[in-house]
Amino acid sequence: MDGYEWQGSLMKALAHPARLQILEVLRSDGECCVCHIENIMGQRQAYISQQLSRLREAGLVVDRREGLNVFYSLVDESISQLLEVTRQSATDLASFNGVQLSFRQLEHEESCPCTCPNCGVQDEAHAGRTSQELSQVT
Amino acid sequence: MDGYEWQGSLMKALAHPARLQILEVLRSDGECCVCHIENIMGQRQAYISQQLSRLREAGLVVDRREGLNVFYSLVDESISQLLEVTRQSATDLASFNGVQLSFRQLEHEESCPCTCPNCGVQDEAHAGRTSQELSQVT
DNA sequence: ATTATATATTCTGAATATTGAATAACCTAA
DNA sequence: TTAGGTTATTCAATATTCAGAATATATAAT
Repeated sequence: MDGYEWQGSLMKALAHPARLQILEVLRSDGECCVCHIENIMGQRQAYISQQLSRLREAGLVVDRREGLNVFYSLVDESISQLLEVTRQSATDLASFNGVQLSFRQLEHEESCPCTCPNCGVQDEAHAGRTSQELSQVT
Repeated sequence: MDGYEWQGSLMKALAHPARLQILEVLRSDGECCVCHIENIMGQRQAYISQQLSRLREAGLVVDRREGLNVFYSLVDESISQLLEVTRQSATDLASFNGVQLSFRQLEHEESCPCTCPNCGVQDEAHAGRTSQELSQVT
């Protein structure tokens, strides 16, 4: 199968700021439910779900249902590297053009009514992943 | 300026098989003229020029005129790494789905009538870049 | 059953991307 | 100047993507 076609499809899946930000949330917070992403990004539920659908079809994320919640995570650690390298390239190219980029890390809103294990602790400083999950990344 | 927007634009510039292949030609053969790319890829001149225009606007390539010919090259070595990593990710994801990708390396046709220094030696086995240019890559 | 919560899908018009065809612009030589 | 070779742009038809609105689905509790 044509590699350039496939590679292009992968790039297309990444070619949207909302999808990049979702992937970044999954990368930094680890597996999380839709309402968590929705809350962090401050976007409508249907919108997030649409973008997650694109990422799922592209094979970049996997989902797992647990009761009412559906948890998403990166399909593979290599996606993290892909995100890092592309972000670095974007930063370099922007800097070359005299532009400085800011990748704002949005915080979890206190008002999230979701009861999933990830969002349930949202009153704490940062309800990220466990240290075990963190060690897998590094 | 929003980093995710910028990163998305970069991905969008890469989200096309013809553009990826052009970049690959520039990466492996170094600086080359439009007719060289046109010849290798077997596409119409206007089509190549359009795609080059997109890459130029995205800041991925630079052009330099020399007489009748315009020579294009990657703006920076970091683009090479970007191509490598994204290709590897595409290969991994495809393999994960039981698909094997082939990135065919098209050869320069003998019939190129162009007289630019790069294409002028097209009757030889491979009229790539000089060893000096090659060492800069590694 | 009904209700509530979390998530997914479908439909739509607007915006943007793709690509062939035609043509314009640029440079050199005579 | 004209002619010829190389590259760029414009136009138009088609296809795709974007993002809001509405609705559908899945699960749990009552």
